[in-house]
Amino acid sequence: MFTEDQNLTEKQKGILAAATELFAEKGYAATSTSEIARKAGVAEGTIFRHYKSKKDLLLTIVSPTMIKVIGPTVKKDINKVLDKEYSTFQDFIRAMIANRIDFVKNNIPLIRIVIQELPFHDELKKQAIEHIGKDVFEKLRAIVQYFQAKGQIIEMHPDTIIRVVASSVLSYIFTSYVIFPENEWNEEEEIERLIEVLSNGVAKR
Amino acid sequence: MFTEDQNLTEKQKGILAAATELFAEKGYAATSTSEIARKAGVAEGTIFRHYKSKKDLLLTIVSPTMIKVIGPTVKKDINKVLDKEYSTFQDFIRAMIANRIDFVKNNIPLIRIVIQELPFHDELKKQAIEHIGKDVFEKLRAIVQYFQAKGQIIEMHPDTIIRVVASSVLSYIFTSYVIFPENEWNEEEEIERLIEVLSNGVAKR
Amino acid sequence: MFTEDQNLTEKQKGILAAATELFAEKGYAATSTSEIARKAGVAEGTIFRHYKSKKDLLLTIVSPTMIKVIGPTVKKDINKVLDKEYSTFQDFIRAMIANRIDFVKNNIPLIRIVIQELPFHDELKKQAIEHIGKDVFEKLRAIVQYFQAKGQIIEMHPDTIIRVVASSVLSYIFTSYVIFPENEWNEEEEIERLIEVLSNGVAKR
Amino acid sequence: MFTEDQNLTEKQKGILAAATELFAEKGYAATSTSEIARKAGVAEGTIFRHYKSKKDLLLTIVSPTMIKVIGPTVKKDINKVLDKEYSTFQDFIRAMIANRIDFVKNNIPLIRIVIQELPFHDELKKQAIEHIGKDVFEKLRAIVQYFQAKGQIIEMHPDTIIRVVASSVLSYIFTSYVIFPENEWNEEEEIERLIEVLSNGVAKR
DNA sequence: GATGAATGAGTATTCATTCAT
DNA sequence: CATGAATGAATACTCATTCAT
Repeated sequence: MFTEDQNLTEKQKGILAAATELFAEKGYAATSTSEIARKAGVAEGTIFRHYKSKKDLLLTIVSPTMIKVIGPTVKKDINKVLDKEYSTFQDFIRAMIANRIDFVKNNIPLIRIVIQELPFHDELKKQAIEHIGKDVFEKLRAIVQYFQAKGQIIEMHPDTIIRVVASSVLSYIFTSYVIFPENEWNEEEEIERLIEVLSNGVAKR
Repeated sequence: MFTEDQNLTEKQKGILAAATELFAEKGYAATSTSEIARKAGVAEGTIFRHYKSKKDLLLTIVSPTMIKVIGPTVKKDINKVLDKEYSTFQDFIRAMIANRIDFVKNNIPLIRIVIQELPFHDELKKQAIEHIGKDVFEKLRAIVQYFQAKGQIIEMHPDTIIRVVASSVLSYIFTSYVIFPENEWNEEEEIERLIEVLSNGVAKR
Repeated sequence: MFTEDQNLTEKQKGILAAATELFAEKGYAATSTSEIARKAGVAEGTIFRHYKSKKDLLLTIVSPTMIKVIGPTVKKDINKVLDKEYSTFQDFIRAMIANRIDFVKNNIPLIRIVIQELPFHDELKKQAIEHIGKDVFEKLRAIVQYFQAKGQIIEMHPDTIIRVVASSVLSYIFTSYVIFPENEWNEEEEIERLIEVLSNGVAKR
Repeated sequence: MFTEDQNLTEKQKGILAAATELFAEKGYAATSTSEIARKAGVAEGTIFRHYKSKKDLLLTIVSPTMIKVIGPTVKKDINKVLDKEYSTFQDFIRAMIANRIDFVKNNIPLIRIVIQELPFHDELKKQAIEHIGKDVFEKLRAIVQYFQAKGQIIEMHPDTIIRVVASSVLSYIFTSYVIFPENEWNEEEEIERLIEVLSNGVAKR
């Protein structure tokens, strides 16, 4: 995660890695800076040379996730839709799911931290609402309307459709990868079923 | 919440109420016992006369919720199904949602605490898996199979159906009442739409 | 100093005594709370149970000095003047000096702290100005005018007279008892000489 | 202050200037080396390249003041007296005051530091006693005796006269320029009054 | 049963100082 | 020479917990 970033010293990378792991494992408030220092193999003072407070450290870890990673990938997706790369709504959802699973798999600790700490830090809340709430939601609305226009999905208020589909997909992914990562599901098959249920419902005809 | 319980002194109720509120608001680790004492209007020592540690206090607050409240209501629901009180799967889901919304509305702080602290306390995790994982899941499976036998819902593996429906319903409720409680939705209408999507999917026919 | 105060526990008295001594000896900023605790024979946490911060401890030590001790004694003196207890300006100064020497002798550490810390703490400055600046200065002016009216002292602006006399007296006392307390002066004789110089000057006639 | 000194690099001058200002403003113990570095616009390490410790920096700032400045000017004054440049004791005091005011005005921060830190650093105390105590006091004694021989001032023990006059003059200057520098006094007039009181006392004849 | 003073280990943060670059 | 990253001891302050009253 942080190993790629160029202008960071080895120590800084170690601090970020250690802090990420510990915050995810025990929670922000229950993690002490001395613990982070020990795990990162640096002196406690070194942490504060780079991050002016424990909170600053948290924000440094979390902000890029929300800003750089969530935003752009959703943007890419919508462009692909508009470029007719996905001809059906199902294809779009499938791609979204695959894309999200990839992201989640590679960032489980980070996501855990975000979920845990979001309610307690107003700065994070603000960022989340700004980056996800507005940007992403609007784009998803455009996509839904696009497929409604093509006659592929029902004429329901786009926001309702987004809420149902997104909450299903996200909670599906979270339960699979973040909450019960030890379980072994047959991934592809399960995804297809989820898509089928979302497409055709559970009612028999 | 705790006012009903009989064999609790006024002080104990006050401590539980104060702790619940503070844990929900700031998180378990970030709440100090002195804060709880102040809010409850008791001396610091009084807390430890009743609960041998801060963690004990947390477990006292959270356990009854999971044990007493989640289990029984699901049992009641399944009995109602078997008593043919709900003749369609939609009716069942509708009843479940109403029931859960009621519970959630009345226990937002408690639910917040459970969600926040579950990952960090193995005792809680164990309890959760035991009480919800096994008991509830089995009963839901029975219900799905019942409606499948009646030819109302598709012949998919019951667990998949449960996962999709339950995660949709729960995340729907959580986003509505726990995460964005300030938003004003048209409750009944939204629920009907959710049920419709779950029943018939989003695909146009 | 603090042994008299009734509603203070033994520990509190110990903390105040230790802090007073250390602040006087090494200065406020250079004294650590752990040092105070060690010297007072209490746990470090105990200090903060009684004084919410190190600064609070400083103010607790210093405020009573300025409020309770400086004000009242000057008031007493002026009453004695008005009651004609001192028939000459010299008598008045002599009484003032004796009185101040008594106070200074019994409160050397406290006075040291006040002198040292006054410039760095605005709360102290404010208090000092309020209690000494206004109250005391006004009363001294009244006294000077009283003796001017009696034709005992020259017709110079009272404030100038106060400044010269007071600064002479105070710096005399300070150099004798606070700055060079080890020196042995012939107290009474020296005081008489100071009074003589202030009365008649150093010029030979 | 330090700009004149030749064999000092720009950085060194900056460090001394910054440290002087900060020590005067917040006190030695409450000033951090990082603060000094920031204010001086140098790296933290640079300070320690030139001054082996924070205390060394303090001594570097303070010592020259006492050694170079106090000593020589008093010597000059006494020579002027002996050269009959001042024919009366009043003239001598007037010149002394003017001279001291000049010095004080141009070195307020330095004087503040000396006053504040003197009691806490034995090295400084020693220097002060050596340079002022012995050298200066002796010279002043000679001057007093000179004017006594000329029959201008009373036949009191010279040390008493010095104490009274010096403490009056110094505390007068300090209160005017160091402690309440914001006040606007009518300088010349006030000085004349001080001299008059010192010469003829406050008693009416 | 309730209190709240007392504790001492622990907290985040700052500090003066060192040293490789 | 100058830098600034790194250190680890020290700092003011908080915490959960104990216990005599």
